[in-house]
Amino acid sequence: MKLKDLSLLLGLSQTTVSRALNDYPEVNEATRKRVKAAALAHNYRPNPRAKSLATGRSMAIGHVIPISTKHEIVNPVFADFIAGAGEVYSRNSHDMLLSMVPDVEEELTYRDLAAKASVDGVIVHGPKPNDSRISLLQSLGLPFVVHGRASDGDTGYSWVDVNNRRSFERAANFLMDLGHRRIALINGLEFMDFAQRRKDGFLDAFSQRGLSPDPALMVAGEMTEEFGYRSAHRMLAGTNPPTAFTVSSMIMAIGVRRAIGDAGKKMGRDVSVVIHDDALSYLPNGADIPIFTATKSSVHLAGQLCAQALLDIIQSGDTTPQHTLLESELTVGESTGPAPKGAS
Amino acid sequence: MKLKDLSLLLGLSQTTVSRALNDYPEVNEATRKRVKAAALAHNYRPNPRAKSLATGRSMAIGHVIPISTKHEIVNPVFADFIAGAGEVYSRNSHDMLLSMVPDVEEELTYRDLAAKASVDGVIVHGPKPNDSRISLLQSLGLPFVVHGRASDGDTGYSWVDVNNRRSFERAANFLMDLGHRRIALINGLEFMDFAQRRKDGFLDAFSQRGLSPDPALMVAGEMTEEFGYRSAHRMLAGTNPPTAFTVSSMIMAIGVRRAIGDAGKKMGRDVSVVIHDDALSYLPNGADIPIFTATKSSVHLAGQLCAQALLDIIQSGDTTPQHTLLESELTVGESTGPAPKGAS
DNA sequence: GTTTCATTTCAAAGCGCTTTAAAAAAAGTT
DNA sequence: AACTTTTTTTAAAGCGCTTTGAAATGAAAC
Repeated sequence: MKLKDLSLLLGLSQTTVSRALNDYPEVNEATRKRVKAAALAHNYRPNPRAKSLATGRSMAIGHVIPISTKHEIVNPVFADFIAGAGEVYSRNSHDMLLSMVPDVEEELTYRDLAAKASVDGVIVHGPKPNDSRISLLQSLGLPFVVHGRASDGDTGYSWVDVNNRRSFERAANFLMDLGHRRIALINGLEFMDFAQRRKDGFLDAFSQRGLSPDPALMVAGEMTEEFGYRSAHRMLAGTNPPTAFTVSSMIMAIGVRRAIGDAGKKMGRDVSVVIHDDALSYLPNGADIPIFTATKSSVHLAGQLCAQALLDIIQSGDTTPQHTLLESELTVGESTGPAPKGAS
Repeated sequence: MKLKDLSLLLGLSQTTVSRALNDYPEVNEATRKRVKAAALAHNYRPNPRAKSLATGRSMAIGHVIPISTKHEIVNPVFADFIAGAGEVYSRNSHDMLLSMVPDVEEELTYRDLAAKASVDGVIVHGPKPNDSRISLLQSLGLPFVVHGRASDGDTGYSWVDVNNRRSFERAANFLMDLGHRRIALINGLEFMDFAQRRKDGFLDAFSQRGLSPDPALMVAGEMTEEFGYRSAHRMLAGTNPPTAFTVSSMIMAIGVRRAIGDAGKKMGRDVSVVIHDDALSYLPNGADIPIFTATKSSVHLAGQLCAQALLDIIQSGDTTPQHTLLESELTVGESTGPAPKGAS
């Protein structure tokens, strides 16, 4: 059933039928009713590609995920983010086009998407300081929203981000209020913008008290359980082990917890841990009482917000940048307690 | 730069240019060279939607992910699978269309995809016994490959699956060989096909020795850390606790490990654990020596295989079902050891 | 030097929709 | 009743590509 068939069937022109279905004002209300009823009855669905060709709009949003030619891991946060964004697209009858491309081809992919208008906009994932994608997309004129920010500037484009700096400042301060001073930071790779900001926040907390952290207790690496374990294991085995950890993700924290256990210590009593919790659906932070004390911010929600912001921009054509800074919620769980007596 | 421009530029007809670029035989080799060089020089990229409208093929593959109207979690396996599939699409210049739809609209989504040929084929995720999507897709004539199988029949369609039954049979047998008899099964929800098969394999191992497992030690639930923890915690606190666990995922096993620690026991010495490891990139099973003894099968690879199988089917037009049964690899880690003396 | 046949090129139609510009119908004015 | 204005409908062009059927070209055959 195509438009032509439907119009023949109704004894109307394609023009009128098309307009009736797309809610153009210049069509008689009675006619519109009739057309819509017929469309429904005959289960008519416009061909999106024909529509797209005619309008120049694709009704699709692109997500370009670079596949590192190196070993880099698939971002575990990805699934929940995408799910959030996808819900919004779905509700607004947009498609989501996912491109997994080798990182060297990333720029080319964006150029193609823009040149052929395969998508009406894109979401930029995992921004790095001075991210070249941002200027590229600006020059291409392709609407986009960044999940996160690029440290060098956050005014010229739209983004949705968590206040990572403040989160880690609060985390560190919370531990200091409990008497901890030897606090470790187990962070994600610091060429990622969010990791950089978390480190800054961590440092802020120290400098606010005229202190400075032990550089030996600050590490950054891939956000795996394994890295969390190794880092914590090494630190705990040192001569002057930390009494507390701030950890950049639940998954790394699981490794930290394992290391604490292996060291014969008890989390929350001997060693405190504060994590940043992305509220991943498959890694709930305990059911009733939180396992970890955490600064929590749902990445699923971030996905929804990014998607909605992008659709708004596309719809309105308004290019003034929109910024959404989410504040994380500090929830106290069982993983923190006062610093053990006698610890430096 | 569109086809018309290019043809004008070359002093050729659109027909010839189009044919030259698409490697039709009826074009002079010299002309083809000239055309291709010009296309490259002017960075010509055919508009996919126009192409698609003309050919009827979309060069896109659909993945329909139902969003449960209930609380169901986002599948953590999803990201790695998608990444694997995406790589293959990308290499074959196909797009991936991801639809997150409320589960009640799932069928409608498939109908739409088929009716409008928005995609050339789809991957079916998470099949359930008697999965209605399979017959629906068959009747729609939309090519598809299932990741997993539907228990009621696995001959009439193409699938890529892990030998789940055999994996859990081996896991249980491995534990029995170590002297364990009170072995628990912590499984995913058993309306999922894979979970059903794992249970079957688990039972097989027992019946092979004329034994049967304690039903109290067999649970199924959402595959979260939390569920693993609770289940193990409860069992270990019982009067006749298990000496070993078989666990359906790394994430649940992390919960099991926590419960073992909380119970003051040591994994690998007091309590053994065998898991199924999907080889998720962000949850490596240890670096040098595996933490968990595991039946391992990469879901990333499964994604690649599904994608490739589907592209092959689409390309060849051959509808005879293809089956790929992956055998998992049993790797012995530190989480297993002989059954403690005196345990029943 | 025609005729035949294979090779190469082209004009035009078509994919299914939107949209411009114009026509037809209905409603208001004098 | 004749004219103007507004409302409603339509024919046709266009989006950028492929493909059909026909035409031009060149080589081979007579």
